[in-house]
Amino acid sequence: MAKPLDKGLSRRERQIMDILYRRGRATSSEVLAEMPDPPTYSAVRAMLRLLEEKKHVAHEEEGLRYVYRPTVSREQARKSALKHLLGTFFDGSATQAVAALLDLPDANLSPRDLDRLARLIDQARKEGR
Amino acid sequence: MAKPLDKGLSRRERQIMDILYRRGRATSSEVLAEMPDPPTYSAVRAMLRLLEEKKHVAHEEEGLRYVYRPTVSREQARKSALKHLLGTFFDGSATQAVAALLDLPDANLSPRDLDRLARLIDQARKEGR
DNA sequence: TCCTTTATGCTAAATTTTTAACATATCCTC
DNA sequence: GAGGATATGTTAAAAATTTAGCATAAAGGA
Repeated sequence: MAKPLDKGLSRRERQIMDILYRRGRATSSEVLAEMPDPPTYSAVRAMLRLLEEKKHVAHEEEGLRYVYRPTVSREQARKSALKHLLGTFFDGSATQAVAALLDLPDANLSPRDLDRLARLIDQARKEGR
Repeated sequence: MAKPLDKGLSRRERQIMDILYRRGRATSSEVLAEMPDPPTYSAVRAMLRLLEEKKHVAHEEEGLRYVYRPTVSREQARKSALKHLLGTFFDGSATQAVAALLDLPDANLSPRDLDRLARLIDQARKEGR
């Protein structure tokens, strides 16, 4: 029913997928430009082809070059990632996760953001009644 | 200054680290028991030894067997994971991430949880004034 | 005590991942 | 229309990961 494809990606493959999710879509050179420990251009292309074979990405031709994007929507991937994160680091507790987000220095929450969050929670309270 | 060790873990290594973070500590057999696509016991032990060599885990002898745990604290690992998640899937926006958590079905937020979150946000507002 | 069970240590092999290198096609500019 | 820049296709080799298998030690029960 689900995808028995998902045996897990290799280190490089995951790096590439992360870049694609961050940017939405990208050419081989763009991916290369953002890789840590950048490998060769050739290596990146080869891996993109592999990822395509495994159905993790798809490409469109745009003029001469290929533009790749993940096949699974960002939203769906987000959900999986969140679930996994909750399970691994927060005992499955979304509350704990939100708490951690609130004092993550890099979160950089402005007063306006906090207002918005407060509203979101109010809304959830009403809906979840 | 930081750790130049972190070139990234392989697929299996990451699976193992995830399990260790989920459980806090575990023996080889316990790790094995939770592995997807379970490899052999021998393979798990070998990888734990590798991870130890790379300083990602440490072990204590407990009677006859070794109990492994991550060397980086769960809290610190959490933060890295959150940062990475924000960057990859939420354009760096903690607000977006919280919003996603709020309507994640698996989050299972009770009214009490929501109250608690509302309080956390109030608090953040005061502090961040 | 002896045997079974449950551990770890270690090494070499199998497999997968990652890379390099060469071949070919298109576009653009002079 | 020739040359250069920028693409992709493909294959085989190199490197890294993952695995199996054998050797050994400690603990516990018959």
